Amino acid sequence: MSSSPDGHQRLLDSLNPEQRAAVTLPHESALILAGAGSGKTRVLTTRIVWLVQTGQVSPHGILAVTFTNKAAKEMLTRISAMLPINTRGMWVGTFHGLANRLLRTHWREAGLPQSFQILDASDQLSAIKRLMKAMNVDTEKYEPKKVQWFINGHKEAGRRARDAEAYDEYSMRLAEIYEAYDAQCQREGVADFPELLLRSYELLYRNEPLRQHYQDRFRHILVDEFQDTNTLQYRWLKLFAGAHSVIFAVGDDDQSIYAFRGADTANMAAFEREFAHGNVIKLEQNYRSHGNILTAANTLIAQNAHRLGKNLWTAAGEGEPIRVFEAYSDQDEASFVVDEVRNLNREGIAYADMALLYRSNAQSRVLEHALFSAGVAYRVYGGLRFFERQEVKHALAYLRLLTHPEDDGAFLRVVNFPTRGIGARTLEQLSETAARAGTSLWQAACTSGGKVAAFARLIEDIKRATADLPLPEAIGHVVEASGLADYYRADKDGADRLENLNELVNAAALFAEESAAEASASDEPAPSELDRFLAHAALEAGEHQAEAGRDALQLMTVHAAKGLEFEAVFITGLEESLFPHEQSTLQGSGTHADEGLEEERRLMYVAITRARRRLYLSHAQSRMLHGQVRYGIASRFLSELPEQVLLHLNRRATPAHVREAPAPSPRAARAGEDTGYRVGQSVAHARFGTGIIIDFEGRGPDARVQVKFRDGTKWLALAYAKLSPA
DNA sequence: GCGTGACATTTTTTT
DNA sequence: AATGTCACGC
Repeated sequence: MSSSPDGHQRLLDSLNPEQRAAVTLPHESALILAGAGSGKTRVLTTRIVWLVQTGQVSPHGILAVTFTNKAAKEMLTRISAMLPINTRGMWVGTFHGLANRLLRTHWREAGLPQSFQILDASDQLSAIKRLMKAMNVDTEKYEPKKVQWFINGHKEAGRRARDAEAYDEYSMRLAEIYEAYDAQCQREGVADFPELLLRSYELLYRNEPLRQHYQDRFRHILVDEFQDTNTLQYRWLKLFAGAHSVIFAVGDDDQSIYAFRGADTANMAAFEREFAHGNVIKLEQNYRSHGNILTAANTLIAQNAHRLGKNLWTAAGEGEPIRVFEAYSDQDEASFVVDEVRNLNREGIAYADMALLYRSNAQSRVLEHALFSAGVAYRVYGGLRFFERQEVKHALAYLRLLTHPEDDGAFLRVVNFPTRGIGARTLEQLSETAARAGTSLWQAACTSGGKVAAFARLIEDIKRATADLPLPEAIGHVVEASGLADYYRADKDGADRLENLNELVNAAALFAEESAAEASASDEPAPSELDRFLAHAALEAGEHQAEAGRDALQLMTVHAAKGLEFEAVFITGLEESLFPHEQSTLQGSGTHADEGLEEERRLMYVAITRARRRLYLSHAQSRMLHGQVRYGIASRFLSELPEQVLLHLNRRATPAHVREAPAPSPRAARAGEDTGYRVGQSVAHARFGTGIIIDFEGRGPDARVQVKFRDGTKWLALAYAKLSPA
């Protein structure tokens, strides 16, 4: 029915003219500049459905790329809701997921073992540390993190070690490490994240028949969040497109918040030049937020100098003003949020439709504490992901060893966990043996004796025992036989970890269920279920779906909030050096001085545009940071918002004399409210007599005032000194 | 070889 | 504050 002309019409009916133009674009590449809340995903998915329904392309010829698994899933769900045919032939996924798919299919041509393993960021870091140790590199001079940054930066720019620019001794050494690192990965049959992309890029680049095949196949390539592509990803897309395919790129330069990891908005300009040829459609009507919120967002982002230019508008009314709250402390801020959140809930807004946003993960702690004490259900996104937990990584390392014994990283992770009396000395010797023979640690272990041999036998036993088991049972067996379960059972704090290991078995069961249909229907040679599960674990970090049904307040970083929307949004911690983050304003690595700050401003723009109806902005005068109290001043972003859309909330009524004072500094104004004292006030002290307050600092129990007495000035802690108004 | 505790270090965002 | 690293003693 939906393939009838009526179906097409209905498909397009609810779109505005710009959206419809984008969806029904002829066979040409185009850049869709889609502002926040302008129906970006809708346009993308409808475009795919329209292309298929009008018979311009079969599902087989579609390649749709996103950045997050969530976005990919969302896209598939929407497509299958509109298209009552199977979407299996389509390639829809993240860059990394699709790269992985390609490499699994053509592992031989790509020069990888069939069971190659994927290193996540922390696996990669430990591999680098291990390598540097073996190379005798001074880790003081070359920090492993910096090395990782160096390697990934080059890979994401499409450069191998030999292409890395190295002028001085330092960077030449880095390039050497890079080269040795790649060699180590190759030897061990593992690939880090950027390697997936680079390797698949090189595969197509060098293998003409294969390139031809995929270029012929994917006539329509659609890219979501195009502003987030890095150099390599853009080249990857170009390679897939070849000379005849059409790229439909949707993006918003104002929402580019991943430049810090290589994303380059210059790709948008390049794409317009190389593919779209001026074929640009702007989606500027926002269907999400009320007017005041958009006004704030527009005004803020207008202060960025480097933009393609775009202004959102809405047909909805102005709506409510944006509420700004200045708290005394982070705890005060948290309790304000708790109060407001409960009020909103009483007014009928579900907790799940409210978001609590912050710049960095560490800030969630205080908020969580307050919410917990108040009994408000909440859910924290991000932070430690399921597949990144140590017990889970241990279990996965055992599994990796079963399918791919050359994986030295996995070997070292579990060879002595739980402890088996195999210490540093033994491993050193084993490493030497392996290096001399040019083999993996595993192979060396198989030919040695003692405890190491016992470990090798254990792995072999497990391998035999699990060979014919379905994946979930196999994992259950590994957890028991490896001794992990016993270890955590004996640990008094191990209950949670045990539970997570159980959860891992469940995750495997779920995975097996979901992927069974896909795999059997696929035309490609399928890797083993275990290999696919391990890749899944590495690529998908594990958004725990649990508790999805519960109505819970949503806590997340601003980065994590991109693409989401909520009825009410709280943006907390709006203080200088926190948001904008000081690191971002310092780094001048880019092409212009304000690059870091502009990215922070885009981040703020993203945060603001998450809100549909209500937006709260809060900052605190003092905050616990790195174990000590820090005093912060309000974020510059607050003063970049138009005053007329703001409503300043205060806990207590501001005393008249303070309110009327000509441009009182925030500090002075606050002193009056907080303590009952203010600068200029006369006070009496039991010992020093009467005096006048001339300055103050600190907050709450830390507050001190400087008082000018007859015999000199004194700093007095309000909590201790017995002062009274005079 | 292993566990403990002192000490230092580190604090952005993440596919 | 929290985590990792290191040195020490068993």
